[in-house]
Amino acid sequence: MTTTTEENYLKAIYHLSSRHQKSVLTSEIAGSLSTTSASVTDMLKKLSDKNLVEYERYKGVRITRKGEKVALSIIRRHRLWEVFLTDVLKFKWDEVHDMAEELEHVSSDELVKRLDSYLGYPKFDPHGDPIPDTNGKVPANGQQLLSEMTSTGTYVISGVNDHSPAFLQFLEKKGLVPGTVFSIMEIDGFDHSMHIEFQNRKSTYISKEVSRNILIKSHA
Amino acid sequence: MTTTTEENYLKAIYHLSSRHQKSVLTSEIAGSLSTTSASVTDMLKKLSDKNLVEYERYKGVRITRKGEKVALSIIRRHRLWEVFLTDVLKFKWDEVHDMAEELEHVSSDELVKRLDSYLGYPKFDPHGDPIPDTNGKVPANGQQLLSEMTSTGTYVISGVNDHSPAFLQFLEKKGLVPGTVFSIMEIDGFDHSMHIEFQNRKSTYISKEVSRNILIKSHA
DNA sequence: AAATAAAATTAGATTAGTCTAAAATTAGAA
DNA sequence: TTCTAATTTTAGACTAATCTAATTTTATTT
Ligand SMILES: [Mn+2]
Ligand SMILES: [Mn+2]
Ligand SMILES: [Mn+2]
Ligand SMILES: [Mn+2]
Repeated sequence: MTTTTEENYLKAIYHLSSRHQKSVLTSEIAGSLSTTSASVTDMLKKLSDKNLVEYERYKGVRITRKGEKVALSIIRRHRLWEVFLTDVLKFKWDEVHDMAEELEHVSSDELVKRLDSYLGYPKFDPHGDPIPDTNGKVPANGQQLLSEMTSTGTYVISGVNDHSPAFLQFLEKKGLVPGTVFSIMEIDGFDHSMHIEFQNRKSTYISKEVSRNILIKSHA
Repeated sequence: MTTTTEENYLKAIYHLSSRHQKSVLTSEIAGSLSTTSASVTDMLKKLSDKNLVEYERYKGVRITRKGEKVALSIIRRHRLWEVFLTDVLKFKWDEVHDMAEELEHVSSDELVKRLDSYLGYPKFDPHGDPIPDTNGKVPANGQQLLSEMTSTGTYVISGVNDHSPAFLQFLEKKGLVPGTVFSIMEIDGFDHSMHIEFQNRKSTYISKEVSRNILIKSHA
């Protein structure tokens, strides 16, 4: 029905859509998939013919309900496989993304269903991203960006926005993995760097570059 | 390095090679992959350029040691995934082949290694086929074709040669699954049909069509 | 040893996905 | 509002994999 390439385009368009309300631009997609605008234009026509996106020449593209359903099903598979790789095969959270990029295209619905059941119906993947259910509903997670916090308070790390191994390994080294509880002690007025303290009283500094890629929830 | 298509050709050539000593013919490969001889000829040139097969125009093809290593690594992945699907996700043995056909092309070696370890280093897949090790060594299994038996005796079913769901479901219905112990009571001289008896004294008849697709070992 | 049949290869197209370079359109600055 | 710059689309080409139809080679009969 949809090829691996089409699926990757839909996933990219879906993710880019969730970053703003406007139509997704050709160049955004090209950047996100490391391809050329010319290739993207070709594919947008193809996806439009299949009613997976609404495309208007020079105006960018919006994903349709039908396209969104496909994207969410691929994202569901991706995140379930990531849970499998970390929880069952004991991979580290910075090692699983590329394998999941391949596994997400394995097409059997029954396989995904059984995998979900075997994993105990997880709601979030190892990076704190929510796993859409079979109907494409994404569990609400009350996550906020650490960089958006303006006052002191105690929080728990729930996920990340940058999934690159380099960033994940950096967080690991700093002790900033999902589940970690910490308090914001001070936010610098000039560069928005944060002074945070862990429960064991140790503390560290975080640049805005880092805080804008960390997702948090307030700590009970 | 190798595309999914190239991997499927190598697997087919490897399997066909093991059926006879001679070179594998273009038409055999075309038949096995449900494609045309013209397409096969094109691919044989490509595989030959990569030193994965030795190809001589009009003379058929032999797989090289290098090509065999690739084929065995794909077969290893296929069979390990089949074990995962039956043992872990509880699929039936007639349901797993098509999923394994997709999963076998997921490229991470580390994934296969961890899967193998998680499954407890199985030596055979759910259909009784041996799982090659990392070095491409195939465990000897002392299997024989049921149709080759010429005298009475007691045996245990260890595998099958026909992996189609239809055949596997037929075997299931007849109670002829791997592990089943039975005795050959009589072999008909005319059509080679066999009268066999199970350990519980129940008995049934098996046509040559069926017995030539059942693998057995002698029972201790 | 021809003639014929079977098998394999080549020739020429097609589709999916990609690219570079040129042309068209839109948006921003003067 | 007109000019310029950035973005986007088209045009044309390429690779991988496939097909049909025509040609060539090999094998089998007469
Ligand atoms: Mn991922
Ligand atoms: Mn993830
Ligand atoms: Mn199989
Ligand atoms: Mn098998």
